[in-house]
Amino acid sequence: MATIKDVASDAGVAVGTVSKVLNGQYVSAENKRKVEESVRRLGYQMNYYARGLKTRYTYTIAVIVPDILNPFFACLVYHIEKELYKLGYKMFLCQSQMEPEKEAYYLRLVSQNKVDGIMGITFNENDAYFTGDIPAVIFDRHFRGPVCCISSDNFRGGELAAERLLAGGSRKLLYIRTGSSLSSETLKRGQGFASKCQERHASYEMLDLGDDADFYPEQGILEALKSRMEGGVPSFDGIYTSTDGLALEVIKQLDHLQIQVPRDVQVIGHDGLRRMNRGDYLVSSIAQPVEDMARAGVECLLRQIRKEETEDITILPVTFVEGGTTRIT
Amino acid sequence: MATIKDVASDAGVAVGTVSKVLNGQYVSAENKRKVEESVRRLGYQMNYYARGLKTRYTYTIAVIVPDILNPFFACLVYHIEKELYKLGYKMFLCQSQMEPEKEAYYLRLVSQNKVDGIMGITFNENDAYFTGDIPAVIFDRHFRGPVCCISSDNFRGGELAAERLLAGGSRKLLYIRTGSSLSSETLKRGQGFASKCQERHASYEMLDLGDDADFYPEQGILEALKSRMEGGVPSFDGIYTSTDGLALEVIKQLDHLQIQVPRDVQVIGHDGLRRMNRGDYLVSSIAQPVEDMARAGVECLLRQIRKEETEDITILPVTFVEGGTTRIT
DNA sequence: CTGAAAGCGCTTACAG
DNA sequence: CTGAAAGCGCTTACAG
Repeated sequence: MATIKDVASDAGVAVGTVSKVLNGQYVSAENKRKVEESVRRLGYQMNYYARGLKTRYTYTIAVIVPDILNPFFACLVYHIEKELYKLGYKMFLCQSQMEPEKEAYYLRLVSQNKVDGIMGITFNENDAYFTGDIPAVIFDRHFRGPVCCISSDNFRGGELAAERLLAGGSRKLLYIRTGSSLSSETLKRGQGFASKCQERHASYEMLDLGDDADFYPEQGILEALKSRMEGGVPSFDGIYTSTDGLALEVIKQLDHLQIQVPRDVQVIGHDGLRRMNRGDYLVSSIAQPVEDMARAGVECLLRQIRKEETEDITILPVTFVEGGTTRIT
Repeated sequence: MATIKDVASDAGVAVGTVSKVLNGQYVSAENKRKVEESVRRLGYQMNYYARGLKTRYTYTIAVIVPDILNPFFACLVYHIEKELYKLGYKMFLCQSQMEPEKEAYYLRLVSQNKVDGIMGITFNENDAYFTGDIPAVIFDRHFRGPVCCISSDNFRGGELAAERLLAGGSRKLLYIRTGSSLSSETLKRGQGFASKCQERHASYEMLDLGDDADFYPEQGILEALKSRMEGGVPSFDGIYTSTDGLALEVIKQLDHLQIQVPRDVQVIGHDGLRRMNRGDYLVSSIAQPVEDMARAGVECLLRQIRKEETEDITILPVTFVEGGTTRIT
């Protein structure tokens, strides 16, 4: 690989001069031409790490998610990478697996001048790493600290789901959630749902299956549904779940119980997943604007890196999408 | 952040001495103790990029796939990251989007001393970048060059699919594929299928929907199926597809055509996808040992980085998995 | 405007 | 065994 030195001697100028044209600073037209010529001839490529030693910028971002087997996280990472690429940044992918040590390990990267910033979805109590002097963006979780948060309108999503279930004729609503209770932003889905049900004087129940149900959901879901049935007839006729993945599991169990969707029970999930991110929605759902969230997150992070002002929290709108598990009205 | 200099002065030794204990070289027990003490007290963390300037190793690997919206690619990347993390490597995630320029951009990274090696799935004719002096591992595609290839036994997979369809009672078999014809390893799926059909003297047809069908498959698939029906009765009763994604699309169209799976037509896909990588298989399928492939790929890459000998090509075994779209025998 | 030099955080011969 | 020094590829005051 050619270095800046090779370019300098090839062009017959000092390395400082080469550095200047590389960084778009002013040099005489004559020298600029010579340097550019040499760069081309030698196929010179800047070593950003060497530069980073002085400038403290590596043009590298760490993205942390629990894992990319979850289609929603995969979709988020997909869009973040696209956005980052456009802006000349490279992306470290870090899967925390929900393990605090692995999360901490990756969070530490940033303090070693290895990345310019960090963004993603964290679930553990690593707040200590977010000291405010490190550019960071967190999705769906609001820190008390100075970390930017990007989220979609979860409360409104819950409201929308209730509205749709009611519009489709459901009268006995059920909300089911799983997972960590730490991610406070997503808790608002249930809150919005309950709020709308109260406003409409609709009968509803809130069901929290907890963390374990994320990994072995069949059991818990089946029992929960069964215990709400009498003589083959369910005590609910409309279900909203905290994620599409959970909605799919619920539908599978309803199927086992010979309950037809959407005829007997309507189901609405949350996230708006589609296979390969195109074509039909997997279930009727409250869709998050993932691409916009990714873009907003990247923009917010870059503003922090450039030491510009940023919003503390950004909330993007959600929409209802039809996926065949609700009655069309 | 503390630097090696800070540690040296804190411990009262020369920076070279600190470097030695950091790299496990021999120093007096006394100095070793002092340095380790200072490292702990100052919370020193090595800057690997600075080290890389001298050593040429960054402990960073670039992984290239078309995108991670494809669940198979996501699963591969998932396991690669886990493996790399264990070994102290960080992973750049590069989504080529099948665009030659983006692929080339990322391939160039390696030649800039930014990564120690590169692995993944490439589809474009960027062979020129694989010159043999760059550690590289490619999945599912055999280069004429000196690049390592990791693959599962695609030919055997095709055979297995044919065997299973026949065992389940199908007599008129159909193979459907889509996508680029460049990935020579996956072409073997059809070859194995055809070979087994011939061996068993079974009637079969090979159908190639080409590249476009990857993006808007509904049309092409529906027409292809329709043209093979007469009076509502299909001319086939067993289908093997080149991927699970395609199998799902085919099943959707069969559904539209009122053809029941697996009663009327059995369907077997390829890859062995499961939602979130656990639970039931999405369709009956030929499962690739993704985790083993990831592990083998990482090991092969690290051997290259350490300049050890490696196999040119590694082929791992596949298995048939039941996913509800074949008749149980 | 441009060149020579110091320095970013590390490693590695080279003396001692 | 250990310290002083040079150098990895770059940037950035500082003279000129």
